[in-house]
Amino acid sequence: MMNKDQYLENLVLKLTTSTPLPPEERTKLLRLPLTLKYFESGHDIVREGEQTKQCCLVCEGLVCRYKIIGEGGRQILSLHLPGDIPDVHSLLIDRMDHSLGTLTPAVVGFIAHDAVRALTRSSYRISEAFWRETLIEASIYREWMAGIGRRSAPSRIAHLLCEFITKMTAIGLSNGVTCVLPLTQPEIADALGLSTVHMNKKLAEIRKAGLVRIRANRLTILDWKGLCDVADFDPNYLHLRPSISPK
Amino acid sequence: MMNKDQYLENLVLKLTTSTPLPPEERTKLLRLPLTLKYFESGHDIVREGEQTKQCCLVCEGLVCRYKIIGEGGRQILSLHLPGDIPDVHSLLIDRMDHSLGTLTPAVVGFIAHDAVRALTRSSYRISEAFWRETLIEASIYREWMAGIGRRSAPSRIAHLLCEFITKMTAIGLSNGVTCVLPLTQPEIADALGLSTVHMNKKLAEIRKAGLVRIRANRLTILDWKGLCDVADFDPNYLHLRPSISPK
DNA sequence: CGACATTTTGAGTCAGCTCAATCAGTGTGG
DNA sequence: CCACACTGATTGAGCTGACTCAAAATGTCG
Repeated sequence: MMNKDQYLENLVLKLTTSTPLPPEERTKLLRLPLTLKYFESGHDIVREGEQTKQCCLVCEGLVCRYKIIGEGGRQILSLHLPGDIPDVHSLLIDRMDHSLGTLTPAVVGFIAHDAVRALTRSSYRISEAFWRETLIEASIYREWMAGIGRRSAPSRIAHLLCEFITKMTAIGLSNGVTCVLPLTQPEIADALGLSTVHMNKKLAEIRKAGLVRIRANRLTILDWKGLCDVADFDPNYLHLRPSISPK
Repeated sequence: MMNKDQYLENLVLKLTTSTPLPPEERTKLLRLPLTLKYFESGHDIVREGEQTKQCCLVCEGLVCRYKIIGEGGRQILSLHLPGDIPDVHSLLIDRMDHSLGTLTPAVVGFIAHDAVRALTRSSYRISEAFWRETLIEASIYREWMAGIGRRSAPSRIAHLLCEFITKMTAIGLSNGVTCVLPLTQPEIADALGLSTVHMNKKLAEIRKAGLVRIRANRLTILDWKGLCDVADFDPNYLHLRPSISPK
C-alpha cells in the first residue's frame, strides 16, 4: 500500500497526459487534502440519487460506474483504475444519475469539492486538465456505446481486453503483455451488455483461438495483432500519451 | 430563419440552465463571432480524424454525432438541437474520434477556438458552464449506453421518443404534446443499435398501443404516462431546468 | 405524372438469451 | 485434514428477439 503523495502523484500523471502543468500547479494538486477509506469488494462508494460534497480518487483497486435498469439488470458504464476521479462531475452536477462501486477491495481518497473548486478556479490550466479528463471519459463512453450497439459479442469482448491492458499499461501496472484482470465473467458481461453464459462461450473461443490466456485473475496477451483484429481496436479514443502501448 | 443574436441567445439559454451568468458575461457570450454556414441534409460537418480550429454551434436543424463501425454499420451517438455545441471537446482534445453530420437541412455557426478559449479562460463561470454542458452530455451517453445494453427494443424506442420531445420542449420547440420528428426510421434504428426492420415493427406496436401518433415527420404523444412506463423514462439524466416537461 | 425516399410486410435464419446442471477453486469450521 | 458452503466458470438444451433478404406499399415533391 502506497501513501497519499503517491496516490496524488498518479492523479497528476493522468492530468498531465496531454499538457504539462507548471511545477507550482503540480504542487497545488499534490497538496490536496485526501481522506482515505478502505472498501471491501462489491461495495458502493456513491449511490444513484445522492448529492455529495466531495470527489473520490481511486487509489488502489478497481472501481466501476453502473446503472440498474428496471428488469434488465445492471449495465457497467465504465471502469476506473488508480489515478481516476470517477465523480468529478459531482462538482458541477447536482445529483448522481448512477452509482460507483468497487470490483475489488479498494482504497479510495475523498477530496472536498471546495478544495477542488478552489484549485480549478485558481488556474485555468488545472481547470482545463480536469475538463479534459471528463472529455476523454466521454470519448470512452462513445466507443463503448458504439461497441454495444454495433459490434458482435466476440468483438466486444476482445475490445474490452484490449482497452483494459492498454489502460493498465499506461499507468504502469502492466508491461503490455500481461496484467491482473480482476473482473469476473458476470462483470464483464454486465459491461458489454451480454449475458454471462454467452460471454463465457465467446470468451472461450477467443482463448481457443490462441489470442489470450486468462488464468487466476491474470490476462496474458498471446497474439496482440490478432486480438486487435477481432476487436477492431484503435486506441485513439483513449487519448493517451503517444508511445506507450501493449506489445 | 433567425439572426446570429438569436442563435447565440439559444446558446446562453442552454449554458444558464443551472446557474445564471452575470449580465457582463452573458454579453461576452453574445458577442462571440459566428460564421454561419448552410448544410444540406445528410452531410458531414466534421469528420472522424480531423483536427479543427473552431467549434460549431447548431443554429437550425438537427445534427447527429456518429461512428462507423467496421462491418456493423453506423452508430448514432447523440442528437443535437439548436443551441448545442456538439464539438466543444475539440477545444481540448486533438482530433475527432467520430463525425458530426446533419439529419436535416441545417444552419451551423462556426466559432474560432481562440475566441471560445479567451472566454473560458477569462471567467471561471463561463468555463464551468461549458464544462457542465459536456458533463450533461456524458450523462446522456450513460443513459443511452445503459439503454442499448440492457433495454428491450420497444423500451429503447419509447425512451428515444420521450427524450426527444422532452428536449424539444426544453428549448421551446414543442408544447410538450407534439413536435416535429425529423428522424427517419433507419436513423432511429442507428441511434438505438437496432435493425431498421425490427425497429419499424416494434414502433408499429407502440403506435397500435395508442401511445403516440407519428405522421408526416410529426410526433404526437397520446399517452405520456404509458409511454414513459414502456420507456422506463426518468428525465433526471438530462439535468434540465426543473418545471419544463412534456404533458 | 413519374422518380425517389421511406415505410411496411413477409419469410426464414441466427446470435444471443434463459434455464438448469455440473465442475472447480477457495475458505471455514470442526 | 476433511466435509460443507460459496462463488465463479463451464457446458448443454431449447427458445426467441432481433437480423437479413426481398418485395410491396406509401409518401413526397418537382
